[in-house]
Amino acid sequence: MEGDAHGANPETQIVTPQATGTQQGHPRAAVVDGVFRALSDPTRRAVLERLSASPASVSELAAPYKMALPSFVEHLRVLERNGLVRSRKVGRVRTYQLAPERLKLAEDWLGRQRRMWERRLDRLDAYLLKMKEDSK
Amino acid sequence: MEGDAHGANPETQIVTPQATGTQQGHPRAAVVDGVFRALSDPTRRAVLERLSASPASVSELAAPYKMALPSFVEHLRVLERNGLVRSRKVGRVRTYQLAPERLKLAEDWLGRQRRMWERRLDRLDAYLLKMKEDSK
DNA sequence: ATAATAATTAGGATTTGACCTAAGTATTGC
DNA sequence: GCAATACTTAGGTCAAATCCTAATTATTAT
Repeated sequence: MEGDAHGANPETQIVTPQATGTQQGHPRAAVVDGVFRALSDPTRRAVLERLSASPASVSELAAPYKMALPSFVEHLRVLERNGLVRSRKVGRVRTYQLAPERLKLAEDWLGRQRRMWERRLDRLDAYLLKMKEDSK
Repeated sequence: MEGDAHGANPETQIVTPQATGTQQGHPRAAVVDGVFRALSDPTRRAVLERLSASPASVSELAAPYKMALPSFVEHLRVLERNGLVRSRKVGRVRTYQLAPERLKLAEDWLGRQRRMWERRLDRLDAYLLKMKEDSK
């Protein structure tokens, strides 16, 4: 079986997020995949929203949901595996906090995308304007 | 049990994705789900990038990929079902173009998230500053 | 009319995702 | 020590996602 080295000691163990690849260039596609995938579930987005107010324990985070705890915890694992949150266990309580760096990857992709299509609209605009001028 | 196999979130109401399209305020979670889900595949993101240059036919879009055509076309369907592209068939050629409105939903969510997170940092900052002042 | 092109339909195989219940392990409070 | 608390592990169901090949339909070119 494959996966992150979770097995050794879950205590205070921070799951190693995937490497981002190039620091200043575009991140590896697989990382962006994971971020968008993690954001595609309403429970997970709601958890991120909750965590942007303050860190919280597993049971605090789970409280609003009728979902069984193991199912909910799996959502937390998805968020952590994809680097959107970090967690630390102290005693029997695991506390989660937001890790906003990876959200930036999603924002960046969308920003690039927006710039590209806006540039295209500009070109189209210029073209249409020229057509209009030429037809006078 | 009626069609609710996965609907554990209190807010999740299944609505036809198209129905909730253009709307002020926060869109239905399911629509945002679909947008992020559509963006979580590298092939689909690449198609969107390609389309931000200009509209293109199915075979033009498929050309760079070694994937079988029916598999590729399914990606196009996912994009269209989630409102990220539109298509039109003329003769035997179907042409796709970008539909950027839905991308804005993703941007908006990320923007709100960032604002929340930054507001929190500000509060923390103010708090720490106050501690420092008080300790003088 | 026939052949080539563009896309679609039909029907799998396999994997991943999102839930569940039941039982287990540490930690902490009394 | 014993019970409650806070997760964690194990194992299972069911649906959806992602790929495939083969065959088909519709359109255009020769």
